[in-house]
Amino acid sequence: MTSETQDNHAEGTAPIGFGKHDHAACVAQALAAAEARCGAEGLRLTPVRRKVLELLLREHRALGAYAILDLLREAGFGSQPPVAYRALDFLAEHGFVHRIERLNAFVACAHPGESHSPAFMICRLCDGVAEAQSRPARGALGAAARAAGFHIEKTVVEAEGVCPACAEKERA
Amino acid sequence: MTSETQDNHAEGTAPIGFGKHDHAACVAQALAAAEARCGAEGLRLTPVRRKVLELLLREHRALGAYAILDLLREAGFGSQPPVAYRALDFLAEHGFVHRIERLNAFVACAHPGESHSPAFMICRLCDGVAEAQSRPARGALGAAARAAGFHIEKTVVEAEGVCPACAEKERA
DNA sequence: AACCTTCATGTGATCTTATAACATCACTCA
DNA sequence: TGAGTGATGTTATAAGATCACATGAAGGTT
Repeated sequence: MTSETQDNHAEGTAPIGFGKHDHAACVAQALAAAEARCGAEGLRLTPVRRKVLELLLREHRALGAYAILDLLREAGFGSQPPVAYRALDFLAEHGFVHRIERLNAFVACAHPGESHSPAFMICRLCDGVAEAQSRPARGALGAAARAAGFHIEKTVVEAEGVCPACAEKERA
Repeated sequence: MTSETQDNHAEGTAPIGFGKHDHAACVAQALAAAEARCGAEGLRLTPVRRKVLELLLREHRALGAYAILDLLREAGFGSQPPVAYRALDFLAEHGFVHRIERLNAFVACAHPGESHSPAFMICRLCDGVAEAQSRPARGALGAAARAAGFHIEKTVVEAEGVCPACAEKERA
């Protein structure tokens, strides 16, 4: 995998969260918030970790570990898989990024700070990812778990479909 | 990956759906039902496909593609990855098996016939998998999707936790 | 029967994703 | 100064998935 990977199927730049926003500010703010929280909680936001978070915030879409690794290499960091995976493990463990199982990829958390069990909407045309909230344990799943005596610790909720931008292009 | 793979972390044989049942009958019945439906719909339940379904029904837990491939080899079928993946693609496409994203593995469908968007409970201790129903598009996720203009085509819902049997062992 | 088409299977090669194992380095604190 | 701890770098390899191409079986024409 080279830095070409995780390309959108479509041409242009990155898909969105879905919807426009002031991206530079959003990145800077999220990084500052992460630093603040790490300071407060005694977590070590080391250079690699910070860089990975920054890359994911900048791209604003899901990136595979190897795509991240390519970007790390370009930035002068170690270039072997564990470098990326370790940083991602740290960031995911503390909620700064989320793993998208469906894509074997990672996105920066869109609602940092707030405790949440996230749900994702994944566009099958552009691989854009938007984050929403879910409470799956509240509904039918929760009832089934209680009935079965299963103790839920974490849930993965990922919806695949078509984002508004791609739906628009399709019609054209 | 050898046939040792997809081992339970615990010792004994297979974990369950969760809960006991007459397994031989359940396998036979599910196979018969699959054959009937394929006949009715003009689908070709070829030997490999049938074998893969049978293996998954017998094991009654999630198996990785390579574990299935090992079992296929033992049964005298081709032993290259595409053999397993093609059979799994067919079975998944028609709802006879489900892919568990979290485990990169597959389970036989527990509610064949019924149209469903399945949800899974995955025990992190024994890798046992139980299937439940979910209607994620009904709740918070559906609302978020509508608000964002995202069109949901399919959802993945997987809960990780501890099954009753493993919880019992833990306490001991 | 001979032919063609279609779909399924077999096989080799390769690609992508993820982890194991071990050496080194840096910081803290006794 | 010298543990002890946690982070990083690097090699190697495991595990999961797909591509490309050849072969083969089943059904339908002519």
